[in-house]
Amino acid sequence: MVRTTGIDKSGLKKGAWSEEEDNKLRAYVLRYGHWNWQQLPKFAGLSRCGKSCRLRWMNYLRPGVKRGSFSEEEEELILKLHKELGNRWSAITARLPGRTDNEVKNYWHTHLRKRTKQDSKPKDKIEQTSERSQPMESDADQNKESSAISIFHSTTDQNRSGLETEIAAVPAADTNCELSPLSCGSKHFDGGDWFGEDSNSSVESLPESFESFWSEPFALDTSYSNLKVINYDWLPPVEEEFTYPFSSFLDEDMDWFHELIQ
DNA sequence: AATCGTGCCAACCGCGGAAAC
DNA sequence: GGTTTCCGCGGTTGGCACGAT
Repeated sequence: MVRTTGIDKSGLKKGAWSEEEDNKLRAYVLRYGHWNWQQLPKFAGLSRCGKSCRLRWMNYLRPGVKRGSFSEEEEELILKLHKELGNRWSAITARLPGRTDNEVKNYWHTHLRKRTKQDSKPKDKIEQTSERSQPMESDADQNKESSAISIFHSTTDQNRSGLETEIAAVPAADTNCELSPLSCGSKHFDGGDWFGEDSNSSVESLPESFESFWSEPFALDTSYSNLKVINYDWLPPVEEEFTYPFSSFLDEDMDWFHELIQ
């Protein structure tokens, strides 16, 4: 089920994600958002390509992702929408709060496609096979349900419950914003004010200045307010190799700019 | 107990579109 | 207006789990 981890030509890891990597990515995106998926892994201390990080976040780590088996209502909706929209999984997923396109796509191919074929069979044949088409009641599925529910398995129960409460407040239709603090309205932000801040800020020094960190450059992003913002107490300890995106940016690539503002 | 076949799903890959330059 | 960069989408694959033989 899980691909074995390997290293590609460019030295980037491939395959299954470890819990440590999950924690790093989750903590990073919850703190800084995904301002640039290509660059993000570098700043988050991950040896992954941006695409892989994005996929992992979208399909697994993103707050509000619903895991576990599909309800009958969801199944019916998928069938109905697939009839209307075809293989436009993202469009279908937009109508299924908490589900990911990958999950819906997989579910279609493994469960529902058979059903559509059965539906096109003569009625007596459908009845003959209908007993087997109630997969969700099996022990295996019930186990999956219970084991897969926890998307924050690495957190403490106390903190997890706090975050889950917050997640419950997320509007279901808010799929475009990907529930990330910085994703909406931040894509083309003007980072000007950022450079006025302490350009050598490290993550370790963030908590004190965190309020202004959020409120200034991304003030336009109101879409996230419904989440009551993240409970930062919950966040895993910040890894040392985390870097503050734009301070590192300044340090490594913007020497000229550094000189300019001094 | 060993082997084989199938189901399932996380992750990868390639492409197209949008935005930035 | 052309080129580059980035993102998102949909198709496909890899490999584990599990049942059948």
